[in-house]
Amino acid sequence: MSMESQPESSRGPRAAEAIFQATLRLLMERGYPGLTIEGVAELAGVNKTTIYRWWPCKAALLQAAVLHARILDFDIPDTGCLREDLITLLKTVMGMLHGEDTGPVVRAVLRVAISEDELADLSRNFLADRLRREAPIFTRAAARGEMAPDMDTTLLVDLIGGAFWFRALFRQLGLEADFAQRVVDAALNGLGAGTAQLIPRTG
Amino acid sequence: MSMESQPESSRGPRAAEAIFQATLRLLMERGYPGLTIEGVAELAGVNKTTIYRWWPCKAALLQAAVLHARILDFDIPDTGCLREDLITLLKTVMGMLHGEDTGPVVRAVLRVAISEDELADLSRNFLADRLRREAPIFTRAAARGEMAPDMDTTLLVDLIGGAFWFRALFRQLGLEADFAQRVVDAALNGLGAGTAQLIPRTG
DNA sequence: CCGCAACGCAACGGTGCGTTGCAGTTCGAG
DNA sequence: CTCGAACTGCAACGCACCGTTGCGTTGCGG
Repeated sequence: MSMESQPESSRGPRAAEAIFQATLRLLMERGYPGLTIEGVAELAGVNKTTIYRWWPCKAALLQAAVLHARILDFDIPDTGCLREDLITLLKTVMGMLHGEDTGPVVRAVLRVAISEDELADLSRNFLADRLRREAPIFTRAAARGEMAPDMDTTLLVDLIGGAFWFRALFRQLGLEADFAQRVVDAALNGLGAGTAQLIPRTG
Repeated sequence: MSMESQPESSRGPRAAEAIFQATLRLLMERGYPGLTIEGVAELAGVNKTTIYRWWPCKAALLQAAVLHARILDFDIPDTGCLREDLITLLKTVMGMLHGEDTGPVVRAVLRVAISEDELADLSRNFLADRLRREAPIFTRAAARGEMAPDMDTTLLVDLIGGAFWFRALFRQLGLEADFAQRVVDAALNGLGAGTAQLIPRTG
């Protein structure tokens, strides 16, 4: 550990910053189909040959730009209540999708993620890392006795996150203001539970 | 209403069948990026001009092919039990994603659906229609007293379907054999409910 | 026989891809 | 300062596909 002060300085073109910036900007302004290597090169003031020397294809460039910009980072809430933590977390992600800057990036990344090839790894690793970072929420909740220690937290996250993404991306419904709390309550308490108490047994 | 016996005969090219078949086949074999108008034309034994005369772009052609082939149709289960109906329904959709023929089609359609433009309508309308067709499941369940008549069935479907699609497409995890029943149980009963009964109040 | 609708054909300009060869520049080590 | 390696710019190429155009052909019904 003597001359490793800048491990990233020799990894990438000199104008990497400008290239990443141009990539995300083009993605936000023109969408994924409008994101072209030649467009990025022109916007970054760089010859397209330079880009091709460092990234093999459009998807790889986008992946590098997204990871570098850390545009999809977020904080893990700690409100002292599992339900509040989950609602806050979901609202953060919702804001990410609807943000003027982050929205198009999120959509583009997820779209490429669906195609089996290309950025499948990015999506999988990204979500696995997120799940790892969300773990403290459940550790704390279990310590507070709010949930069983053996609860399937992955399934809980998939229920909440899945409902949100499904509705926002595929069904394309407007999300009401109380959507986050309704989803979290449904995932925690179930949609049929309240009814079972109202109508215990009819037969 | 005198000579309307074949309302579809004048809507589309003569070789529509071959074109649709070629479209889906190319989509399955080469994926969405490999699905080109010229490729479809060659495979269908048709000049590409013909295709452009009837469909403005690749997305429209894909939409027509998918709707025509009815490859994504499915039956609505009626087992006499809400839980079983939902599990059966989810398993049907799961089989659709993993089917050799239907899988690539589903992925392609959903991928295009994420992009705000293009096939956004297809996705929205398709899912809305599915939700409409799934309504009898809940009507019957409510009649049997299995659920409250005012339950948010859309949210229930989004929870179940969302968790599945999220895990299959984005997280790309293998789905265990009991996944369907675990998701349905979680959506109906909640993941925290069982715990709340075990640990009612600690403070 | 006529007219219409659909089709085939050939070619066009355009865009973006990904590559190549060569020459110029930057930068750090010695 | 010098030198070499790494990096870059530049110009051009072939390729695939896009979306369009004009014109001639086919086939069928009235």
